[in-house]
Amino acid sequence: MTPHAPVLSRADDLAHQLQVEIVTGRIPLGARLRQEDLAARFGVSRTPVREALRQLQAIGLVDQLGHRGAVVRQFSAEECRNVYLVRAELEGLAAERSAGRLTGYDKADLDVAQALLRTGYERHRLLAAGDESGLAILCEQWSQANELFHNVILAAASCPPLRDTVQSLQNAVPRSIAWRTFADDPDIIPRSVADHDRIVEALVKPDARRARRLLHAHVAETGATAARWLERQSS
Amino acid sequence: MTPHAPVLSRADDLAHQLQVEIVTGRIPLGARLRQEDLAARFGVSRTPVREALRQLQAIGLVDQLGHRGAVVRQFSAEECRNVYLVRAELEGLAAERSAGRLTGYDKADLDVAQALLRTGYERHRLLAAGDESGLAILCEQWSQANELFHNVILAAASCPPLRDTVQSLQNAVPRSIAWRTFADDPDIIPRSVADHDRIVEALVKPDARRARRLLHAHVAETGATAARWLERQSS
DNA sequence: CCTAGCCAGTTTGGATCCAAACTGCAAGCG
DNA sequence: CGCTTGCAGTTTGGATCCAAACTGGCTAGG
Repeated sequence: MTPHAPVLSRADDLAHQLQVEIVTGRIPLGARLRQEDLAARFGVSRTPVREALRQLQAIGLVDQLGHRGAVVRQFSAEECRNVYLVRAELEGLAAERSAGRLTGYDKADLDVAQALLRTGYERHRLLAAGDESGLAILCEQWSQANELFHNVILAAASCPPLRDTVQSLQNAVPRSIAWRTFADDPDIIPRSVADHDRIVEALVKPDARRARRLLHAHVAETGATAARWLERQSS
Repeated sequence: MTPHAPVLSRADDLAHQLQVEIVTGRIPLGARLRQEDLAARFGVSRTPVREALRQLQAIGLVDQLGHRGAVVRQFSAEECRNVYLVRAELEGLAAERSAGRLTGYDKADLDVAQALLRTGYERHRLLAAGDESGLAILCEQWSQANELFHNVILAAASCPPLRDTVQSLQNAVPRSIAWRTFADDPDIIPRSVADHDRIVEALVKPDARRARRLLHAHVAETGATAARWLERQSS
């Protein structure tokens, strides 16, 4: 028997599902979340919905406007830049710590992520022009593969607060934004893959300083691209 | 009229009050939080209490054990070390960014913090041996002054996610732990003040690289001290 | 003597109910 | 003609209610 099993309640479940939907863009930024609707959709009463919304509020994903409901937080280009600034710093630290510490299993995961990114890019060439849904699927796969790559390094750093902090920052900028930048300029992918290759090289050598510098630059560049995309959108 | 005022509800209020009490140690680590008790204490029903607990759960301050209530999270020396590792990195970044950017107002705040730390240390010498309550008050003042110093630099970095992230990390390790280390070895204070002096010097010069290095080292050292204290406690 | 199972008491999780606050619109007033 | 004010409808915030799950102690059986 597990003595301290942190049983997850319906509220936790709802919070997680909503978080996924928001972060993946299925619930768009700025959308209003009505308690009654959510309760009906998930087949529960408003009580667990409210608790779930409180959790999302606490991690900054939604704003609760008193008596006016909750809305999904919007993100400006400026905020995006700032979030990636912090991420770059922390992922750089993670790279430095995980350099030379990757197990064979970790290394295999990195290779899988790279392979997924590469084959996804190849398949992109075969995509019919204007195939929006196909492109969307590819972008989702890219996003996941990319996330896998970054998370393996984070995990290898063996520092839970570091991993948790970066993940909460990842959630702060909905992945839907990353997708859009992919869809907007798919040539980001091969550049990203090349960056990753260099990072892996530094990680296994190991050259901790170089790994840090490279991952820092890579994340910073990703953030700058996303911010530029957001700026073009708003204009 | 403010069109989008994020009205704060009773749940927000409760969450904040509980957070303060936990972080300051008035509610000890590992304490069990019963909804009914909290409701009675704050004169509300259990509903807002539950929502507040959900928020604290989301930011990692408490664990909700299904049907068994919520308990204040415990922290090991290892976790403490890891949290300070991340803080050191981020505060170093904040120092680098805020170097040369301090307004006269910011600088004055830093001076106030330093003066508070210094006079508090002087008063410590006049303290009767065994005056536990007097020492506790001093430690609280030190803790606040120290926090002020660090927060001014964070604010001057003009990067909300950076500030928010560090603050959530500050909350991850209850200040009560920092107090205890102060109480345990008050000579930490003059060393800390000396560190601060050098940091301020680098900030106003400005020498961004040096400011980063110094603040990073300062936070890391603080964390190491806290972790050592925790280890002694557990043994 | 130790373990399994049962029962009462307690505490939480979720549903429902009611009052208060916000929204939008329309009518009244300057 | 524009601005304020009042009113109906909607939605949330908080309280209360009930069922389900956990805790601890006690008893019966091996």
